[in-house]
Amino acid sequence: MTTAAAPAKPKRERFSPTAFEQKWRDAWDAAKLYKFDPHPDPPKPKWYAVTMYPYPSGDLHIGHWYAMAPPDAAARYRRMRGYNVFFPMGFDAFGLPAENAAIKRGAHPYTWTMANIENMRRQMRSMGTMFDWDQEVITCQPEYYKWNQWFFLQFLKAGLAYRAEASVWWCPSCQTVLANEQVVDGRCERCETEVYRRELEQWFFNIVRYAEELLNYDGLDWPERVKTMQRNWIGRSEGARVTFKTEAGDAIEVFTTRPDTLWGATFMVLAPEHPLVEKLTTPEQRSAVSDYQAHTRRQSEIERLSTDIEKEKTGVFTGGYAINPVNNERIPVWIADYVLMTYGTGAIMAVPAHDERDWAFAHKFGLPIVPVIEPASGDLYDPDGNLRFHHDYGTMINSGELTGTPGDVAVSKTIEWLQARGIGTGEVTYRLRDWGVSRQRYWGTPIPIIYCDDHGAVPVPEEDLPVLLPLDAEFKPTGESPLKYNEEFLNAPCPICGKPGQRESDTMDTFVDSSWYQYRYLSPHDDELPVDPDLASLWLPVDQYTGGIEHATMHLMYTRFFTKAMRDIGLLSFGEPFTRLFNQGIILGEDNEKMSKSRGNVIDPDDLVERLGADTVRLFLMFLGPWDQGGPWNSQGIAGIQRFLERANTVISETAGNATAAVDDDATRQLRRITHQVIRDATEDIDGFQFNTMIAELMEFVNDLMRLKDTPVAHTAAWREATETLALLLAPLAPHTAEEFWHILGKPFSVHQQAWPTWDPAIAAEETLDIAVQVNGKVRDRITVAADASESDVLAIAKASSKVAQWLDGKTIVREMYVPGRLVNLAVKG
RNA sequence: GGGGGGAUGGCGGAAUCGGCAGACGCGCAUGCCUUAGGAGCAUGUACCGCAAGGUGUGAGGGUUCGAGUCCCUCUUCCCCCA
Repeated sequence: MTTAAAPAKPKRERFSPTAFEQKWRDAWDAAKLYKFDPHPDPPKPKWYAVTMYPYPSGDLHIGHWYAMAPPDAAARYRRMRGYNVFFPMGFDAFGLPAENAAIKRGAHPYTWTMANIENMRRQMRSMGTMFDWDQEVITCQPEYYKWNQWFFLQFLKAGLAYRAEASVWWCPSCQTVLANEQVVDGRCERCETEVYRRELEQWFFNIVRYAEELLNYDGLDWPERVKTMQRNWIGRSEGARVTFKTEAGDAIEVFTTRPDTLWGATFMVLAPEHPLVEKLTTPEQRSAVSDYQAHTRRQSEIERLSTDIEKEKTGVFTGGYAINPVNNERIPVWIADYVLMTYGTGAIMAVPAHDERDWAFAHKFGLPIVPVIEPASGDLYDPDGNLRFHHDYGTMINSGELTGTPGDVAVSKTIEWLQARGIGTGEVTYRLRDWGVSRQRYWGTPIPIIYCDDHGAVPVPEEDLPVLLPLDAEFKPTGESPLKYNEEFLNAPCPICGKPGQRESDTMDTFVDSSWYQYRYLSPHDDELPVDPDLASLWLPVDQYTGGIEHATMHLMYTRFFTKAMRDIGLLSFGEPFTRLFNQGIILGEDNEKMSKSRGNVIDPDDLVERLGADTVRLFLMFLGPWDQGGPWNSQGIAGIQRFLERANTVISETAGNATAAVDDDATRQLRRITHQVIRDATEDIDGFQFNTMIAELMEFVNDLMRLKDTPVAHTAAWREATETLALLLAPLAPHTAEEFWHILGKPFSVHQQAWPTWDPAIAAEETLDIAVQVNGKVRDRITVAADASESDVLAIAKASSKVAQWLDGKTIVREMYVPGRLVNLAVKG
């Protein structure tokens, strides 16, 4: 090998956290660093942080990382600030996908779910999260769902749970109920049969009882956006309930927010499902009415309520008439799909002159229009003499003895008038409906009810809980619940008389699981109560909750309801689950589109972690932009984070062995200044979840240290302070790398048990200030002044500037402005 | 239709209370180092202009000594509700 060249220079290994991440995770585990300790000695203030638990779909998506890495950083920061932090994790393990997987692949939902959990737990560990897995909650396990059943029984006792009819999507071919999202274009997602609405007996939780209380957000630090969405969802409206009568004397109740327009009610519209429709319909109209009812059954509520201009108003006359109770007018009764049986009373009085939908309806079908409110501004009629539509409040006209009542009291006066005559009464209604918790599904919590021929729906006694979900289920390709055919499960004696009875085969909505999981984390294996009362009084409510905005209404409303219900049955002493709420944005694909398998723009975290390290991925996700905004992934950009960590490593590794001396000169003062400034700014940022700017500040700091590492200042105590500060500030964000740096610096394990650094305002203060000098708002020079320079000093220096002088030449200064520490503006004239 | 949130370089984004627009990062350019570069280091990088200087935060108007920031009108995108 005579031609052998000199040995190639060893390839410079790129710094990567992958080299030591596993080592430090093992060290944390061995030291039980993150073990939940509810009663620390000495005592510390508690901090309970929860981020929404995932559905165990199989793989941790980059979106999960985006949801979990920042709150993990925030929790770690709180820990360093001296709090006893509890930041647990679990799995929302019941739900349809497991059942679908069972039907498609033959895997049992339980094994499928538990295998997925296994994998996702491994992935979450690889993120370097501080979750204590001993506190984990898995909702599909009997020790968890037993308490769903227990709550159900308590709610029954408290009158908060009841059974009633409700309409659901029904697939006649699959013989099963479908969820809204399983209905595609009015057809069954599985067999493409046309589906329709059908009435079914279902269980409900009485959330409407808390409607008023749910509108109160006192003491909660929640995003305005979420509160607004919930207020809209609850939809409180004040008005009057008025009783109309059919010609045959049957009462038709309506609710209106505009009782002042009652005299303008020229017809009525009932929901096609309204019970009085049959009686009202005349023989001539019979076939038209039943055709229309069939047509309506095929529509979703969203379609029915749509007020798109393009959507033609449809409806059919029943042939029947009602009497308007305020003026005894005989008015026709119609049916139309825009009136819903489930909203209000299922019937409306139609006032075409002052309601848009009624106006459109009346025009389409040639029904009379009578104006009864004079608009505050403008005329009732346009120049051509045509009636103008308006829905303003105004003076009542054509309204019998109430004619002339001014707009500001029209509603209240009318309600008084109605009440005095027994026709109607003031009422508050809500759009919010009771929570239907029945699901005709297998993979969920069995509802603890046994039906007995003699005693009806009988609750399972508490001591018999849990009602176990049988695992020997046989899955039908139709998706029909296997519980309906499981004799062993179904057959059960009536708890009252012991005669053969039948179990409820419906299971609970999975939102029941997620309504109280944040409490179960405290005592996941407690078999006395859903949550240990002592731990509850110590640790609740949750201080910080984070998760996606998509749960603004359903999940967050249900868990608020549950908390209030738990309070009212004596389990909790408070009524709101989450003191602070923060919603992260959505991470998009590189093409700026939602990530989805079909688009092929999904980012796989495992692959990235293996190549670049968990800390790199964590930092990059937090660096992308404001956390609440979300945004597109950018594969190229991650190199910036790698370079940053590499530079930080260079700074720390190359100088860790330097001897240190106490020095006080300009260079060390300058270094200490930037050190204390970065502590100040980074602390402010992480407090407000501004991870992106925090990382930018750390980058600047590292860039500064990079320039200084080969200068004498790198051999001072100030340098030591700077490099240790860097490791500490990095600890919440990049836990493994910070631990490695801490180790390189020769400090004892662990960086995560250190106190968050504090800054001294005196050290952070600048000695000199750079002031911009403007003339008429345009910057003409920049000057440097002493930090304590007075306003007159600064103005004098500014005016003395030669660059400024040429802009002042021949002009008169009419005004001088000084913004302390920032700028001078000289307004000139002439 | 109603409610909410946006729009800043080639890109992601900074900018305290109305006070130097573009921090930080990507990308790009030039140079150094290198057998090599999808590595590292240095410098530069809003736009127009050789420069002096001018112009710039979706569009138009207003308030102000001064507006990305406040007010009005509009365009457009996203989300929620209907």
